[in-house]
Amino acid sequence: MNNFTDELRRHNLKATPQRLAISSALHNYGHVSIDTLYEMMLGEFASISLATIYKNINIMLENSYIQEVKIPQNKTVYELTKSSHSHLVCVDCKSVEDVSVDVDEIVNKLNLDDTFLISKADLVISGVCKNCN
Amino acid sequence: MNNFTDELRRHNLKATPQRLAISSALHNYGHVSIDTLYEMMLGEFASISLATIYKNINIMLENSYIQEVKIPQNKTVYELTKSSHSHLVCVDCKSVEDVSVDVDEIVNKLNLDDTFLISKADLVISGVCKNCN
DNA sequence: GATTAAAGGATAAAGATTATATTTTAAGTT
DNA sequence: AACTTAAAATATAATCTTTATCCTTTAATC
Repeated sequence: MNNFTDELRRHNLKATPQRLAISSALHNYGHVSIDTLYEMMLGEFASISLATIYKNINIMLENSYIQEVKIPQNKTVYELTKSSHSHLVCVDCKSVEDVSVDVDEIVNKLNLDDTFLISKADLVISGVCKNCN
Repeated sequence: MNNFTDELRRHNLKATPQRLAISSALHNYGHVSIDTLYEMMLGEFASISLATIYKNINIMLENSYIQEVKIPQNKTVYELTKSSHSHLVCVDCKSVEDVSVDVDEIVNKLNLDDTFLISKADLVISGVCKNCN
């Protein structure tokens, strides 16, 4: 069961119908850009405002309910917050998928001889997915 | 000696004064956003057009003379193309510095049991730099 | 030095994001 | 269950950001 209502409230976000729909869209499609999200939402809320999308994406980011993923040469996509992982991006079809990589292991080696206090590490791997070759 | 003229031509780019200045700016400052680059350039070319900055950044990217670095929560910066490396970004002062990380090592492990053909891997490490803590 | 395709500059156009004002509503309270 | 209120949604304007267009200038070749 996906109780997005509770999950939203846990992040200090009111559970509005629009936010529940955004949650479902991110859950079902994994990684979605602002404009495809807007298109999706228009199906369910014919009169939704694009400003609503932006405002919600921004507050959801602030409250760590979602995460942004910046894609090389392409639009930023958003995903529901989950345990640490990296991303595979197809340069052909632009699809994004999660992949488990032990980034911490590599990053921790650096930390030893460095005064930089690491908080996170974002790894985006580009290439051609199995459907595109 | 920094012969940006030859380096530009090697990438099929005409060596104009504006492009030489962009080259110097990236070389001297390492990582620069569009608008700070524009401000820098205005010092040298009082009447330079912002469109010139954009057009040059785009063609320099296409010809791999420069690389983009997408920063979490912040503006994209650009750097001269050099050997593979990762980036440290300070969430406080926003400074960006290069760091040598053996990303290939980790990424190659994935390649084995995956049909995804990897072409590159971008790693951006966020945290607080030594000047900011 | 002459030729020409490419680049620069000025500005308009298009796209993306944020701000403002008003209406609506989720969530807590009575 | 209706009442209250701060927050959210909507519509739209305003503000960036980026690209396109048109005309002028120039780097590179001969």
